[in-house]
Amino acid sequence: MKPFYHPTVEQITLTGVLYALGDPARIEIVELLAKQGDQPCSAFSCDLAKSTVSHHFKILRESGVIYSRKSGTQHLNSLRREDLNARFPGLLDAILSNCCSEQASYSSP
Amino acid sequence: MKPFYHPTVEQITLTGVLYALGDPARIEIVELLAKQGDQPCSAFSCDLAKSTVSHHFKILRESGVIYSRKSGTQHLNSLRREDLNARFPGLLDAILSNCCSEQASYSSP
DNA sequence: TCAATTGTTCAAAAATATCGAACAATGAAA
DNA sequence: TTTCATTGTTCGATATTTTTGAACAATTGA
Repeated sequence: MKPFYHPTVEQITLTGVLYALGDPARIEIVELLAKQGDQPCSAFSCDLAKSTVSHHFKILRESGVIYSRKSGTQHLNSLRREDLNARFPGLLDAILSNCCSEQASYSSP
Repeated sequence: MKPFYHPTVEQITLTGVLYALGDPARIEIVELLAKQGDQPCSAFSCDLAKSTVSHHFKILRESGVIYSRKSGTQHLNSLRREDLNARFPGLLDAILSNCCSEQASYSSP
């Protein structure tokens, strides 16, 4: 398997991040990581095909929103909080604090 | 011509807004309106077909980001600042203050 | 009335997303 | 070691969106 591509902080673009988060499945994934910490893809349950879910993780990864690393048979994904805060101060918090299911329960790290 | 559809504040969704802004042309349109105030579609110059630009304005309109009204032969578009602030507090500012060409020059109304 | 301007609508082409099936990598069990 | 199960990626086909040029509608001014 090809190694994962992860953009550097400088390579992260605003439209790339907004595009990545502008999808219901993907923002749910990000909510999950924000609330529960690092998670394998399988922790995200929905009614999409697993190839589609894999694709969504790829979009998030390649836009710089998440970092994926291998861990045994699974891949652990983490939200790139610090990198996103460094690149776009305040953006992630503004989004997470307005997330559908996050209104009350979200708090910074 | 069919009258424009504009969602109410309650109908505006987070993914809808993020999706709308997750496109280089569309976020530029929003930057333009943020900086220059109400503008007709023709004020946005780029190398896209005019039918495509019209489509981008429609996406922005139907996601609740802009409001369009007829004014003679043209359509004037305004950023729905107050509505967006009411629905998703802090979101628009966080995005505009991180806009590519907005880093230094953006400021709230 | 005629022409010019602005932007929308339509249908076709191009690009992207979704899916199921096959594959690769790892770890556990036999 | 040889299976087997688990996790997620990759591939090719189908479905959905985007983009485009051409035609149209609405308005204004000559």
